[in-house]
Amino acid sequence: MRKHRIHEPGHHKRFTDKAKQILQGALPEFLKHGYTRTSMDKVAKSAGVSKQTLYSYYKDKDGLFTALIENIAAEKFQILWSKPLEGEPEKVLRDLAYRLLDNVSNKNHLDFSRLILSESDKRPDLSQLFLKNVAKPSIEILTNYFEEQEEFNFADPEATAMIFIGSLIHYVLNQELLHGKEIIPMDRKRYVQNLINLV
Amino acid sequence: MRKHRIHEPGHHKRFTDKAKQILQGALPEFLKHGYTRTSMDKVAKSAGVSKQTLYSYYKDKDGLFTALIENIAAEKFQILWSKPLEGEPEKVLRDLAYRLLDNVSNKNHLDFSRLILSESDKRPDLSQLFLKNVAKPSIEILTNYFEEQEEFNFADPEATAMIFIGSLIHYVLNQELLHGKEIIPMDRKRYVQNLINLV
DNA sequence: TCTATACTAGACTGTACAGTTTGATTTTGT
DNA sequence: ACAAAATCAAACTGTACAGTCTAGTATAGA
Repeated sequence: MRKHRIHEPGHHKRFTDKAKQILQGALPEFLKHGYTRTSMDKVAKSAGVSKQTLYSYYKDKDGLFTALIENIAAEKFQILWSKPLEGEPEKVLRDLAYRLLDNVSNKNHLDFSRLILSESDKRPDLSQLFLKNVAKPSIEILTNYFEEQEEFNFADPEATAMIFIGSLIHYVLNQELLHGKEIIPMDRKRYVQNLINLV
Repeated sequence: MRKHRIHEPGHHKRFTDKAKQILQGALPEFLKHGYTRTSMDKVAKSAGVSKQTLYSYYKDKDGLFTALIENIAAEKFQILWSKPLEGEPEKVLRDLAYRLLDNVSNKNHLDFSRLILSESDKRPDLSQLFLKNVAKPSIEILTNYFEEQEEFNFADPEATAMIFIGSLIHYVLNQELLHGKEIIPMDRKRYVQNLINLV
């Protein structure tokens, strides 16, 4: 049997189908256990695919992981910014803050963040992909909003947008990822209200 | 030979010496490679100690890791807050911000943060220890400062302190840990100045 | 010096796992 | 129906590693 060429659609009849199926099986495993603690056997099982097939679509564990992050980073984690920002500025910011908190506090997103952070030293390329596809567009959208609204006349809308979003992300990392709710209790409402008062 | 009791000083002549020596050898390994990718053989070698001795002081890999984090969290990563906060408020905040950025951007601290974040799901106790010993005291000190200075009359000094520190931490995570310098370039001075203008 | 304790080097055991190979079965296009 | 491609299950190989065991060496107190 001829070896499949790897990562080139067209050599498998239903390339996208199986490839996606594998990624869908791999995702929960990597999210739950992290990179090193995820085995290829479990991925194959979770994807409902033989190990052989797995290795015919992806060169090795690292290739699978790379493809997974590349596919997920863009499509999965940014439904958030689809809604237009319009209306009473304070309300817009409050709604945005809550939507962002909800979105990022979601278990999948937390696991994904942990995964990216864990591998950030080994795989800086994936960290940067994440920033480029998720963090950067968010900041740009908020920056544009700050620039267009005349109620705000920030000296530096971009830095302000980064501070706004950064505070919220950090809040979630502290409260959820690091289980800080009991250690440093801080109500969402209180935190958001304060942040909005500052800007 | 009688088995040593574990984790109870006094059973070894120079308990603290060897135990500390082991931790000192373990630290760079765990910082560099993370939990799963660090082997006990390498720890033993790095500590200049036989594997047997290693296991006489610590029950297993997990016990060693726990002891390591417990010992490090408190003592190593909070030289920062020793200096008193006095003088011109804006200058105090700026100095504080730079000191915090310097401190947290340090390679060891970044690796330590990554390690805590990586294991935050498996070991919530260690995350909380970290928050209790490092993050919480910082917030308290800044909160007190905000309360005592009359120039500030924040409705909520604690939330404001969390936002202030959180923005800075998030800045470092983005720029350093996730290698965001090229993706989302943002000058330190610019970010700090903006943050100070907000508060 | 004798003895108990701390230590060392290195072999060993069992398990987990990445990646490969085998040989058979199913699917698809023609 | 037939051949090529895709898939499968399961065995296999080699490596890494946690944790144990053995046998011997150093040290310190009686």
